[in-house]
Amino acid sequence: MKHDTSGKGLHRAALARRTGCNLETIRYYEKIGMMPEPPRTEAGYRVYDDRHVEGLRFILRARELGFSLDDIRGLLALVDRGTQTCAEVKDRTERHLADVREKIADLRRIERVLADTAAQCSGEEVPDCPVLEALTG
Amino acid sequence: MKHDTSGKGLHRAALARRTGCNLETIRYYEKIGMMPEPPRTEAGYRVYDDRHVEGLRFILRARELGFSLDDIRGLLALVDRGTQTCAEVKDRTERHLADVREKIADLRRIERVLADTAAQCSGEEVPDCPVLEALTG
DNA sequence: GGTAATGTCTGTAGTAACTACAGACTCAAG
DNA sequence: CTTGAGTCTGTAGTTACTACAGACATTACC
Repeated sequence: MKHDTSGKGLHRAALARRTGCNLETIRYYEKIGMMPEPPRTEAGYRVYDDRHVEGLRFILRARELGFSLDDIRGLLALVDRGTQTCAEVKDRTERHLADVREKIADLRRIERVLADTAAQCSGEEVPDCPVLEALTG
Repeated sequence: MKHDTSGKGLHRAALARRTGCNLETIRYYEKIGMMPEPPRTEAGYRVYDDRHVEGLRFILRARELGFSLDDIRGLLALVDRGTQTCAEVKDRTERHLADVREKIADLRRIERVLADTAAQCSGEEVPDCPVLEALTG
């Protein structure tokens, strides 16, 4: 195993360990253009540096917050364009926030239905299960 | 357009209209074994009846409640086995309910982070956007 | 009765966001 | 010098659909 604690010259597995990202996902992100193609060794091994670590961390954090890869592409494009984009970033974030709140509302509704029907269920061996009846309509 | 209001002899589009299901999804459910293969006309057209309508409605309602197709397959198998399954149905429902609650908790956490960072954002043309900084770490 | 417009059939490919191989190289250690 | 781990490529599988293309069937209208 080569240098891993140093900031320079990470191979794919080292980058994966550093970021907590799955090994194959790194290659996938490169393929779909989310990450820049890193330089290669003579044998063709990818060599990553700190900027790749940061870039990947950005993507992973945004994914954790539920941004789609397409959203993140947009965010990254804004970052690349530099400043005077704060309003746009805020706008995107707020739109995404609205999405998240909608999903929460949907899940709450689902939660209520599930909890209600399960509560009606005795758990005993009754031929007509209230849950199934609720589903059958 | 043939009988659609009658209870018997629905073609695929009619079943789709009856249930609100997408046309192609019906064929998909048949292909993956979620729905029984219906009889056919001489020309090979599928002909559905009321039991298909009910079965499909069951699937769609369970999907709306966030059950996976695999979950639903399990539920349907229980239904087919007949009675004395109420405890199992309840159990599955409660496990699913726990999943839903976990998802809600995750989304709430995401919501908090998004709302917090967006709130810090002035929306003005500041070079360092707090949202991006939060993402960059 | 003829023709145009639907409807249905099949199989396949595309979507999101990965994940998991297989088979060939390369590299470092014992 | 061999073995084991790491890396390379491309491709296929996952979930739950959705959307064609091209061929046949049926219906509607004149």
